[in-house]
Amino acid sequence: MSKKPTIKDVAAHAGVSKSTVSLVLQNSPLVKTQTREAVQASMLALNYVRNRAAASLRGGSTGLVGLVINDLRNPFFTEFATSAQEALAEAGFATVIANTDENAQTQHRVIASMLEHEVSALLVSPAYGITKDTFDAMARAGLPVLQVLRQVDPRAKHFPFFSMDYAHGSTLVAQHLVDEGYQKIAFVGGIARRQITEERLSGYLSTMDTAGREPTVLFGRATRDLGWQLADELIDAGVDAAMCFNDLVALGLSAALAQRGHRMAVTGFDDIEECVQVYPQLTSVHCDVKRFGRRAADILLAWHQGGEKPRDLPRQPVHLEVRASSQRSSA
Amino acid sequence: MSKKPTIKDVAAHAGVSKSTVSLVLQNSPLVKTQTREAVQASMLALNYVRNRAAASLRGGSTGLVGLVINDLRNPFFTEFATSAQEALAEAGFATVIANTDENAQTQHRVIASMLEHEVSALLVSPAYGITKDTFDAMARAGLPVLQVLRQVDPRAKHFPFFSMDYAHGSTLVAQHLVDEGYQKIAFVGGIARRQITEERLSGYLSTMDTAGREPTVLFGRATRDLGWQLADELIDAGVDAAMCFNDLVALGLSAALAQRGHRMAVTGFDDIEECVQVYPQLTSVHCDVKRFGRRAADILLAWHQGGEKPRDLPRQPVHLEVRASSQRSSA
DNA sequence: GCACATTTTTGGAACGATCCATATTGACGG
DNA sequence: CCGTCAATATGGATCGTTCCAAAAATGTGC
Repeated sequence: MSKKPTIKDVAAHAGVSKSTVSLVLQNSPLVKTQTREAVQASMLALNYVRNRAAASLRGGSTGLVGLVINDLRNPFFTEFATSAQEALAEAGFATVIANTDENAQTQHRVIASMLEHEVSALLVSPAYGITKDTFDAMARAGLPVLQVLRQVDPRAKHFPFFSMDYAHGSTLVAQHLVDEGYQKIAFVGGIARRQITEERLSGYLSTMDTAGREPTVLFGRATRDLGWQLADELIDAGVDAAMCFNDLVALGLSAALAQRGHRMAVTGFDDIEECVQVYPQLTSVHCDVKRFGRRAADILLAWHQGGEKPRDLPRQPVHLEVRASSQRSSA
Repeated sequence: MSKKPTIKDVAAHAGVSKSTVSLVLQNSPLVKTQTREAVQASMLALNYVRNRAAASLRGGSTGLVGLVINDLRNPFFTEFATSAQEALAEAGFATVIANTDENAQTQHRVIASMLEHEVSALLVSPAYGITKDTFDAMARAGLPVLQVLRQVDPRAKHFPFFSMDYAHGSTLVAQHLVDEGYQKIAFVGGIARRQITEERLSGYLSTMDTAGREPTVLFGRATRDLGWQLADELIDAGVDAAMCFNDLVALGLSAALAQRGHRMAVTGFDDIEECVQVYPQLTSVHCDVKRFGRRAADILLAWHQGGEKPRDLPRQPVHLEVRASSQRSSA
């Protein structure tokens, strides 16, 4: 009643030594099944709760994995976080999810805090503006750090990077729009000169080039609001197809177009679930985030357990989902 | 180079005792400013990282707060999580966010894990089907547990509950729809006989009663997909206004109606950001989640620090945002 | 310059689990 | 019935911090 029970109490209750209890906690094969069961019964009887702090202090890992996300408002990232967490939980790891809102300072604080709490590994989708300090801190901690989705800074080269084949996706969309016969195709959203923008832009630019079209690019932070705001500008420019940086931009634009009663082809990128539950349904590059999240977790855990830093991770393939938003009216 | 530095190393470097270093770490007012600065300089010089596990083992708190969410895919919850996390971070707490996906078993595992990691407090939006075991485990741990947004089970009565004035919001919407002159008003979404559903339904039912209308209620798990699926049924039933359980249902329904070219008033609940970036813009009950998240965090922290369990928390007020989706066509 | 209060600093004993080297048990062949 | 080997079980030292009581340094009034 008074204090929380410790392994000592469990040991006394089960009539064994605390070392044995410790072994049971670690699922060690060294204890006889019979003993193990007795100990487990005692733990249950006493409502024993393992103290991870003590465990990690002496030796083992905390069983915590940090997950640093820069935009929890984007369904793509929540989906990613959710599936990574699932995979980690199955492997017995608890996940600390933190949102940085694309703020380098917040990110530094968050990562520092995770290091203090001795996470066993880190999964980071770095925020823009991440500083050397942050990288140094992670490097010094000497734990597996996997960068996902964005490689923000060349200084980060020594952390492995796992992402999807955005360049190919970009080509697929651009070619599709050309094939459908659109004349003035614009690229909308993304922050200039960042790696992920370059990738998603690359296929567009090369396809425009091949097709002999003049590219039109409007940059901006990829939110629903951006698409919503840029509608007029696109209409005025005579654009008849907008290839958006991601689904959020596309959905915002699509809504704005509907409000104005203007018809224009719109495509997204990521293929979040919402794409099929809007009108018109949104053509997008399907990225299978669920699978991606699980694989990222697996890679990280393999590294954590095997000790071998992964090399040259392959890009996860993507494919195009053509839907009504980009098809010529049947009228 | 070899090992991570400890307070002992810092103490040696700064020429003080480890107790002093410890005091500096805790921002104790007992150390002279001069000493404090010298110690901090040494910490920086050695790249010292505090070991929270050891700290919490001896005495202090872990500085971790657990945040248990049941649907991270719902923007409402991510917004809540984000703002709560912000407030907690400002108070120096790290947040462990976990998603349960409305699964009681997952939730139990997640909470058990948080207790093992000795979170200092818990913010829980309980999943349906939560068991007595889970409540017992939390109660035994003897830490502040604040239930938010849902009170799922009468057994949970001894944990304080903080939510918004959903019943009032429900009345506002229903009355608005009656005032606009809609004839057949249906309520769509929510799982039957759950407290939150009852609350959001209450104003609808009483208003229908007063207005002498027959209520029509379609239950279901409140997702975008539900609205999308139920469109035909509502149209066939001759419904001319759908009061939805939340924004997701409303948005799904709205999209399905657009696709069918059918006009029907639609209202949501929560007022997520997306409501103004869709066509037609969605009438909804504005709940100010940002403020709610911060307040929930504040209440929890006050409890954690003051030791006084909060009593009779007031419902946070809500108001109606009337937009195009529920207004009579100007045509 | 002394007595006394106040401010700072300090060793050493915890905290609860894990690891290691060592002890105990049991099984089996001779 | 003993020796040997494998399978299990055990004390005690240990991890890095905080807390406590008590020591040292500093300040104050006469």
